Formats: sequence, C-alpha cells, structure tokens
Amino acid sequence: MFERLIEGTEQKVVLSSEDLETLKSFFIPKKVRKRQYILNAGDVCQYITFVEKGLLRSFTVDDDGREHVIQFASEGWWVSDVGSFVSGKDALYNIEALEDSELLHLTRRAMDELLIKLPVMERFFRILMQNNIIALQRRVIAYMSLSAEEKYLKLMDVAPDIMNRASQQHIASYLSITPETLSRIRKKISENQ
Amino acid sequence: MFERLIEGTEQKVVLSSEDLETLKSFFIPKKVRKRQYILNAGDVCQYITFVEKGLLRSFTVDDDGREHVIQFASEGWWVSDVGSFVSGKDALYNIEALEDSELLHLTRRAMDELLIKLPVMERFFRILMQNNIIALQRRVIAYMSLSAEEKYLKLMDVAPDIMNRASQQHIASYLSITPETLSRIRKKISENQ
DNA sequence: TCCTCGACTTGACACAGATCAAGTTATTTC
DNA sequence: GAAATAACTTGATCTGTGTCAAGTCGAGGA
Repeated sequence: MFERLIEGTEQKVVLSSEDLETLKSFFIPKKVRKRQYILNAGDVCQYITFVEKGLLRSFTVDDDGREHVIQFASEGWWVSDVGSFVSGKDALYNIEALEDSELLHLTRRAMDELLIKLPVMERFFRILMQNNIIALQRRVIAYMSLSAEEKYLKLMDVAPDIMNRASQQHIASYLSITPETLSRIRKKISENQ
Repeated sequence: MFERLIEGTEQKVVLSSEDLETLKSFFIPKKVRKRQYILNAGDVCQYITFVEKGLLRSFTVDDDGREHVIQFASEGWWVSDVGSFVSGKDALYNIEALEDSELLHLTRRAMDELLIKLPVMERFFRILMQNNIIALQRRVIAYMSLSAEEKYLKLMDVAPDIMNRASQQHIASYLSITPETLSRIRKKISENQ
C-alpha cells in the first residue's frame, strides 16, 4: 500500500528506514471506487493525495456548466486543490476517481507535523512543487502555440498511458477541445497510416 | 535595494534581523536596461531572480518564430526558467527587461547554501512555488474556458498595472491572441462606455 | 438475450479570431 | 527636430474548431 510513495520519495530525498516508517504513519490509506468523488468544489480540500494505484481527474465546472480537466493523476502522482488545501478556502476543483483506486491522504495538520518531524520533507515538497510548475508552464505554452491535433499528438507522446485509460470526453476536456474534434483527429490520424 | 525582498520574505516566514542580513548576502544586485536580456533560451538559467524595481517578461519562441509570453514580473515577483535552473539543462525561455530594472539574482549554489544556513527558507520557497502553481492552474483554466474578451477583462481586473506598463503586443502574446484582436477588443470596450 | 443508456462518429453549418494588407500614430535615433 | 522605425488601427477575407443534430456502437443490468 506504500510502495509507490516510498519509491517516489526516495527519488527526491534521502530517508532512513526509520524515517520511512515515520513518513508512512502520517498518511491515511483509502480505497475508492470508480466514479467516487474525493473532493467536491465548494468544500475545503482536506488532503493532498498520493495515488498508489488507479486513476483520478481533477476538474472545474465553469459558469456555462462545462467541465474542464485540470489534471489526470495515476500511479505515483499527487493530486489536490493546492489553493484550497493551503489556505483553507473553498475548493474550486472536483476530484473524481476514474478507476477503482488506492490512495494515501495527507491532511494539512499531518503535513505540518510531518514537516516538523522530518524537515527534509520541506525539500521534498518544494521539489514536487517545482516539478509541478515546470509541467504547468509547458501546458500553458502548449495551449498557446499548438493546434488541436498538435496538442493531441503531444499528449499521446508524453502520456500514452492516460490516452488508453481515460475516456475520450475527458481527454478532449483536458486538451480543451470538443469530443467531436478529438474524434475527427483520431480518424484523420488512423487514415494516414 | 533589498526593501521589496525583505518585505516579501517576512510575509511568508519569520526571520531575525541577523537572518535578514544573511539572506541579503546571498543575492547579487544587478541593474539592467530596457530591452536587455537576462536569459537566452539555450543557455543554462543561472539565477532565480527577484524584481526590486522594473518589469520583465519571460517568453518562448516556437518553431514558427512566434513569441509567447509566459509571465510578466514586476516589483516583488520572482522570475526564472525553473526547469533549467533546477536541472542545469538548457533554458526554454528568454527573459527580457521591458523597463530599466533593479534585480536580485540568486545562483543555484547560493540557493543551496542559503537553504543550509537558513533552513526556514525551504518553507519560503515551497510556499512561493505553491502560489505559483495556484496562479498557473488559474491561467490554464482561463485559457480553457474564456473568450478573448473575457481573458482580457480578467487580466485587466487582476493586473491592471501590467496593462499600463506592457506593450499591446506583449499583452496580446500573454493572452494568446493577436495584437489585432486585442486592438479590436479595446475599441469595443471603450465604445461601450 | 434483449434493452437501455452513455460514449463515440459523422455531417452540415456557424462563428470567433487569425491572417493579410494598407494606413495612421508613436517612439527612437542620429 | 527630422527621418526612420516600430507600434497600433482598421477593413476584408479566411479557416480551424465549435455547435447542433442524427446516427451507430458497445457494455452493463434485468
């Protein structure tokens, strides 16, 4: 239940086996079923969540009722509404399981205590945040400079796994195109080989 | 030369006046003129830079030679190509001064030493990164759900200062629209009052 | 096994915003 | 302070992608 978490943490910081036990003790393991929500927009986001197994999406619903996928999170990824988690304000995002999943929740309080007990984890989370920024900046650029087809091909290249596991409408939403356009892109690409 | 840096740091973490002197000692003050580049894409980004005074933009140039503004940074903001800075790989972004500016550079080595000497700064940078993520996610959502005019109005609301100081083409680039479209939006809005 | 309901496909059409081009107005620069 | 250059405006036209609508397919429930 903690394999991926430990693997991911050891990639960024050095921890003794004792530290690892301490680390584990702060997380709440949780199994969720497909379609289950772990966060509803409007509630306060209580956790930053690590995905041991499964697939989630975080998304907003805009004023016209349209859904926009912010992020997919599969094995080894973290997901949260960071803004809500750190400030205690209402969440803007929903988080939903797209597959039966095994999660590790870290509450705000647990995180604060963890950072006191294992200060090296400050570094870990800083690096995590840095990597998140790098990814988000890339995404902003992709939205700015690429056509629908180019965005599709890029995602196919970077995250083929997600492409197979998420539904077309969710992928379309992530790419910020309509399911119809995505369908046509796929058709066109399959015809050209 | 350090007023803004100190002000901004004290908002996030508690430091003694001795700590503040230590903090200052790690930064390299630098004045740059309008149009001067402090980072060229392809070089390694040596600094994370704090803006004491002035205005910068970071931007990429895509394969078609089009520029895309990632970020504006005015007084109190940090700017860097985080990906390059932390990994030592080639920068994807350029950073250019849009006004004569006063900057504080922190090298990678200085940052590492600073974090050893003042571990509380781990927290500071983690919070900085968190806020950056929150802003970037909002921007992704804005790109996904808003029309050109709505994006313009939103930026006008959030950063009216930038609107007055940056050129139309740079604002258009930031909003990912053409200067022509921005010109028409401004005309339309000014006619409606 | 059939029925249902959601997911995907396909076509016809609409439109926001891009592109191209030609003027006008600022801002540099010498 | 005049010439050169860059920035902005405005119009005409084009185009990628959205919208709407009518299928088709496929998996899960009774």
